[in-house]
Amino acid sequence: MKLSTRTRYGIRAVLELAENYGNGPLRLKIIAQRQEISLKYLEQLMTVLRSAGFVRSIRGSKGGYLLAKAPEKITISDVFHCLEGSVVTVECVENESYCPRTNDCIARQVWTEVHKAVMGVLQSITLQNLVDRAKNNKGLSDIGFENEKEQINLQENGKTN
Amino acid sequence: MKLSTRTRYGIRAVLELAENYGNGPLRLKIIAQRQEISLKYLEQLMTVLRSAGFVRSIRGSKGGYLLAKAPEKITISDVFHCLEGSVVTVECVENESYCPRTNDCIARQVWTEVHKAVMGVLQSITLQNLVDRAKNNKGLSDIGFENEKEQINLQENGKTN
DNA sequence: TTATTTCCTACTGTATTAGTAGTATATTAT
DNA sequence: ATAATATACTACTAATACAGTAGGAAATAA
Repeated sequence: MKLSTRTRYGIRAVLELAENYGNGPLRLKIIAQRQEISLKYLEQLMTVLRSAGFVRSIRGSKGGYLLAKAPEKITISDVFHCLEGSVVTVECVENESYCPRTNDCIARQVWTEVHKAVMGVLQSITLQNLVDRAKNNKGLSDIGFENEKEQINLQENGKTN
Repeated sequence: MKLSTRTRYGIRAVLELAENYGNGPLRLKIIAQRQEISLKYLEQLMTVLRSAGFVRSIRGSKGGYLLAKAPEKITISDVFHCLEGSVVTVECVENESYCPRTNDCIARQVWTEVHKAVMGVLQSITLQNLVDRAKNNKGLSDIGFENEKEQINLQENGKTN
């Protein structure tokens, strides 16, 4: 059950934009270099995010990309759905008519729970949350993850929109 | 992020064995019919589960497959790992040396949390748990999913383009 | 011996992924 | 006006994984 590079790259790119929020457009070339992503590939991903309304672009010299909303208004779930399509590990979880035995299928219950668990995590984290974590990490150097759990718990309310 | 049919079929097959636990071997032909899975394909999946020690087989006439352990000793996580390879949504979650920026990468923290959440669900459910649920469901006929649906609806805010 | 069932190996069409490539269009600076 | 820069759009492609199919060998029971 691997995640596509689309989603991984996309989230890293959007995170760059979040860190740059308020400072005007950021060129994809810079993001591509910093994140070691193919520029041309990145362009394609950004197009998707743009038509979904999460980022906007400015063309031409001195152009680039910006977040279209404040970083606290965009969850990882938003970006994920946009690029990965769906968390749906199994079709029947969201589409009940997909399989005739939906009601009896105990396996489906498992996938439903997995689905909920993943959604719970993705929806609880905003871009702003991650930017904040990044700042804290820098402060702590690479001592690491000590207060990770506390931070996560604080974010349990997330889900603005 | 879709689940392969390998894992889905495998779990359904193993669930059949769990329901049949204590009653001798069950033929793949029966499982294939009941679960609408290609027999030949199912054979391959069972081979994997067999060499991992979760099921054992009896060849020849009156042969078939049995669980190699009690259903309460096998978790969904066990079967999942055996067939899907890994929950690892992203390589760097389990393999720290995969990427040089592991320590600084905030995106990685997200995938780590997703990973933990999924593992938590999969590890908490045994085959016996599911057999028990199936019995309860039969008692309730198909009344039983009321709460389930409500919970799913709460999560439908999708922005899926 | 015959019917049944698992075991083993190899092959294959389809779809997706992760890009690459080229060109067009918009914007800024000179 | 022109050059430089950056996004926008379209098309193509190599590699891989997925989801089977196919055929026969070996074991077992009746």
